[in-house]
Amino acid sequence: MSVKDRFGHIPAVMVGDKFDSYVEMHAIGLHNRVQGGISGVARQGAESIVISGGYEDDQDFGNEIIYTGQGGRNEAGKHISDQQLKRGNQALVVSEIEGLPLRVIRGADRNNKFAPETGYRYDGLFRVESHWWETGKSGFKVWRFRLLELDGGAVENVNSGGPTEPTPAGNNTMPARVSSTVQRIVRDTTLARYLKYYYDHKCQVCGTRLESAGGPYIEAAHVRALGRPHDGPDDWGNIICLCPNHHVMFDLGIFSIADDFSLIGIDGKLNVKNGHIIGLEHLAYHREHFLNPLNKTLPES
Amino acid sequence: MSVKDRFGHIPAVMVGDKFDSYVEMHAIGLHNRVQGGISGVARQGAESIVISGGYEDDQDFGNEIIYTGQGGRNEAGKHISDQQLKRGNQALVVSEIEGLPLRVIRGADRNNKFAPETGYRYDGLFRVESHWWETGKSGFKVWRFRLLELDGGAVENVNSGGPTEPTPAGNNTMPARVSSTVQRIVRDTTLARYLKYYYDHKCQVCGTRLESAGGPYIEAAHVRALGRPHDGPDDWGNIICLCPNHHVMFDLGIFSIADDFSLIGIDGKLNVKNGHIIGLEHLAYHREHFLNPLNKTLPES
DNA sequence: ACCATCGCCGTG
DNA sequence: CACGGCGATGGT
Repeated sequence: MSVKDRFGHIPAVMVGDKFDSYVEMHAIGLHNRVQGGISGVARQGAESIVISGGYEDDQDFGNEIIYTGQGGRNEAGKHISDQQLKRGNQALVVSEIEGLPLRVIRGADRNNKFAPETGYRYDGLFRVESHWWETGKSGFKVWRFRLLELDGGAVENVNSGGPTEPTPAGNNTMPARVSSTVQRIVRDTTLARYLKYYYDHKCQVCGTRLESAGGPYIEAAHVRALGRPHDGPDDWGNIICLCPNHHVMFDLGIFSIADDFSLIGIDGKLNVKNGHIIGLEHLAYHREHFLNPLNKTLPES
Repeated sequence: MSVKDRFGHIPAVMVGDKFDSYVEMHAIGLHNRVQGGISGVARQGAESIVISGGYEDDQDFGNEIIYTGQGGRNEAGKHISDQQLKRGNQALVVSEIEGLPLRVIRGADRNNKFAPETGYRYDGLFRVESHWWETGKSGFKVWRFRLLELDGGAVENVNSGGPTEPTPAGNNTMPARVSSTVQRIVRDTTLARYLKYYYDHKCQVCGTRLESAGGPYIEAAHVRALGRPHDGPDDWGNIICLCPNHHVMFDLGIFSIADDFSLIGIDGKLNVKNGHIIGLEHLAYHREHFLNPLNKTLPES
């Protein structure tokens, strides 16, 4: 992927920067549309949106936004048909599935206390947490997206209902609940994204490819984990493509991989394509530190 | 589960509270050991640890701790055998798998700048992010655990190597990298934990049970999502037990569930045990809002 | 009933 | 301050 990445921050544009018009944002590369709220490519993901009060159903909570998809309206802005899961809507689903960062730009809107008074303002990166559809008052279907702000831990404070439970201990025994029992926070690199396409979004262990309406889902896994103390590199030779089940199994050491790519712990062999050179030293590291040792004590039940 | 929960904050104990001795922490229920760094039950999870410099291999970075397991040492504290994955060590693995919060207490240690000068201090809740084993200088095996602080978004700032990349945009196109391509942040409720045991850690769709050395892995999924705008309840009738693959598929609307528990979108039927009363209104909500509609546009490849 | 434990308080 | 013995508690 020598193509430069459309996703994430734009050089020289700071969070909070203001703009007068769409064309200005288009010229600088912040929002690649002269008209239209969603900028993106259907099967590759969305890179930016503008929220400017065009849809009454939108809800803005600052670090959390409920955003409405595009389409299904006539020139007068009236809903006359179901919104389809294509173009910008599908792009947002792909962004959710691939974990891509989404630039959010707020336009002036008197009814939104988070909007600027005039013009447009770049408000930083969000992620698409989920999508669903609703049948509006018009009787037609609309797509909706829940966006959560990245960075600064704002995501942690997005709770259902009332104000966030205070951090200090005192009353209850569990930490404040978040919106889901399991949160998959995917922060994708360009590299990981390319790997997924390279393997056609199929698990290198079992070939599974999870097909959603928005596109296929698969996960990129580091062989030698990034960060302390493993300090694995974030490069081509250190990532493999796994379905969620095998990703969990790999991280928990239920199986590992031999130098000839046969699997240890479970039957099978890792499917490795020609151009994908996996670092054998990383495989060795995983075997030496993560594979369940023979002296393990198995739980009784 | 009428048993009171050992996990999470302790009533009346605030983060930062100080104590003079183990017996004091034991009396108040903060750390259920008179001697011993890890408090927990092997197959049920660990609820608290004390880090006080007893192990030289421990590394403390404030919101990130590399903690060493127990065992394999003689009375003089010398390593004389491999550490086994049982007792406290297995309890920490279960806490990782189940996503349980871990109370962290720091004891005085001149070599640790995050430790209190004297006595012990309750430093709040962490999660067990991963575990692995190393062969120490003694030639014997030790278990290690990576702990990340919960709350306040401190976790977001834990990067490998140098200082955290500044939040404002400017140079690169991707958000700051975190330690893993996929982060599973599991915040478990007592309810969800009980459900997992109720179904013997088996997926209600495919019966899969992922067996790690520390114990089985499964995920609890909300049928109607918590939080805005769905506002599903966090109760027994709104959670089901799914393997990671089917959890992703359910959240993405690849399949849904009919009132007779037959699956829509894929073949099969949800296995529902007698005592588990699932709210049919929640199933209906999922079908009405998340199941991929028929007018979906499938990706070409 | 046994056993293991990142403590604790004496001595030197 | 290092070392050794004492010691209770809860998991196994």
